[in-house]
Amino acid sequence: MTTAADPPLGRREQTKRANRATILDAAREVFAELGYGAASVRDIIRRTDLAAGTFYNYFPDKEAVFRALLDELALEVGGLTAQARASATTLDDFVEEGFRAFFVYLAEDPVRCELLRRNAGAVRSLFEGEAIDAVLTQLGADLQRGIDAGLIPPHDTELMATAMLGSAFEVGMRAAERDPVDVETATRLCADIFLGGFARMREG
Amino acid sequence: MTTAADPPLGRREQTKRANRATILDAAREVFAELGYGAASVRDIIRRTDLAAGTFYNYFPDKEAVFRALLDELALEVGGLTAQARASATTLDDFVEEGFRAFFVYLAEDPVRCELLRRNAGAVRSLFEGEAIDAVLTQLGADLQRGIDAGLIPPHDTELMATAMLGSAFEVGMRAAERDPVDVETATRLCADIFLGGFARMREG
DNA sequence: ATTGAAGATGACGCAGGCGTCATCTTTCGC
DNA sequence: GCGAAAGATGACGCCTGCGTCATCTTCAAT
Repeated sequence: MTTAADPPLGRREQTKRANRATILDAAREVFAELGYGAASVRDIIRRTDLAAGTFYNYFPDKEAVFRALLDELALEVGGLTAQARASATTLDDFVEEGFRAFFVYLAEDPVRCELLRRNAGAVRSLFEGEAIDAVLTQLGADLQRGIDAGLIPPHDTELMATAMLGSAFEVGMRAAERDPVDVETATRLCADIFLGGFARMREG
Repeated sequence: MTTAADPPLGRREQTKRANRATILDAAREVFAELGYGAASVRDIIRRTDLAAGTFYNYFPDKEAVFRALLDELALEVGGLTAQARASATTLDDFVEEGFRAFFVYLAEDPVRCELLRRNAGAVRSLFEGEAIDAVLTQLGADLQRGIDAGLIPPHDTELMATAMLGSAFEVGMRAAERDPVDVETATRLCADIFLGGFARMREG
C-alpha cells in the first residue's frame, strides 16, 4: 500500500529513498545519543557511508532532519493513541487503552525512546504548537468530548491532558529502562491514577 | 548566617564570590535559552564582562557549571517539597502541600523554569542517579512511609513517584506559561488526580 | 611605601563544523 | 550504446569554540 507508482520504481528513486532513510536512521541515533543541541550534521553523515555534501541534497540543515524525525513520530503516536481511545466504549477503556497504546509504542523501539527522552526540551522549544503539541490537543479534545457526554467531570482539559502526557512520558521512560519492559504495570498505574482522579473530581 | 568568617571579608574574596555568582547567573540564562548541548563557554562569558580565561579560574568546563546550577536547584526543590510533605498531618495535606511547594518554587523564577524545561533531557542523561534523581528517591521513600503507616495503598513507589513528578513537571511548565501563573489550579488538579488515584487503588 | 602572590586578561594555536561547488559517476530516455 | 541530466563526492574557505599561558593588575601583609 504505497501512495503512487508501485511497479515502476527506478533505480534512481530507489537509492534516493534509501539514502533519505539512511540519513534519518543515523540522525535518530545521533540525536538520541548526543542530544539535538550537541549533535552536528557531520556526526550524522559520519555514521553513514554517504559524503558530507550528500546530506544537503536531502535536508537543508540539522533542524530539518530533526523536524522530519519528530513529525513522523508525532504522527505515529498521535494516530495510535487517538485510535485506541476512539475504539473504547467505556471510560475505563478510554483511559486504559490510551495509555497502553502509548506504552506499547515506546517499548517497541529503544532508540525512539531515547530520542524522546534526550530531547524533550529541544522538542518543546523547537515545536511550539506543532507536531507533539498536536498529540496533546487531540487528547484535550477527546477529554472535552468525554465531558460533554457526561462521562468525565468538567475540568481544565488542557492542564489535564498535560498531566496525563507528563505522567505517561515519565512513567514510560522509567518502565522502558526496566528489564523486562513491563507495559502492563505502567498501564495499570496510570489508568488507576487518572480514573481515580476523575472519580474524585466527580464527587468532590 | 554565613558559614565562616563574617566580618573579615577581604576585597579579594568578595570579587571571587561575585564573579562566581556572575558566571552562574549568565550560565543559567544561556542554558535556558540555548539548551545545554548548544551552549558554549563563550556564550556564557560573553554575557559577562569577564574575560574568557577567567571562566576557567572558576569551573573546568561547561559541564561543571551546569552541575553546579542543577545541584543548587535540586537541593532547593528537594528541600522545599520534602519539608512541605514532612509537616503534613493528613494524606490530603501530604499530597497537596507537596505539589504546592513545587509549583510555588517554579512560579518564583521564570529563568529557573525555562532552564528546567529546556534541559530536561540533558539533566537526565547527565545526572543518572544524582541530583534530580535524589528528589525522586526522597519522594519514593515518603510514599513508602505512607504505605507502611497504612495511609496509602501499597504500590510500586518508584513508578508512582515518577508519575507524580512527571505530572508536576509538565503541569508546572504549562501553568507557568499562563498569565497570571495559577498555582492554585495546578495544585488542585494534581492533588485531585493523585488523591483520587490512591483512593481507587485502595478500593480496587 | 614595598613587594609578592592571587587572579584577571585576551591573544594564540589547534581542532572541528559549516555550506558550497567543481568534478566525477550513475541512470534513464532515446 | 549514447548523450544529457541527476545526483554523489570530498576538498575548500570560512568561522567559531576550545583551553592555555605569558603578561598585566590588584590586593594584602609587612
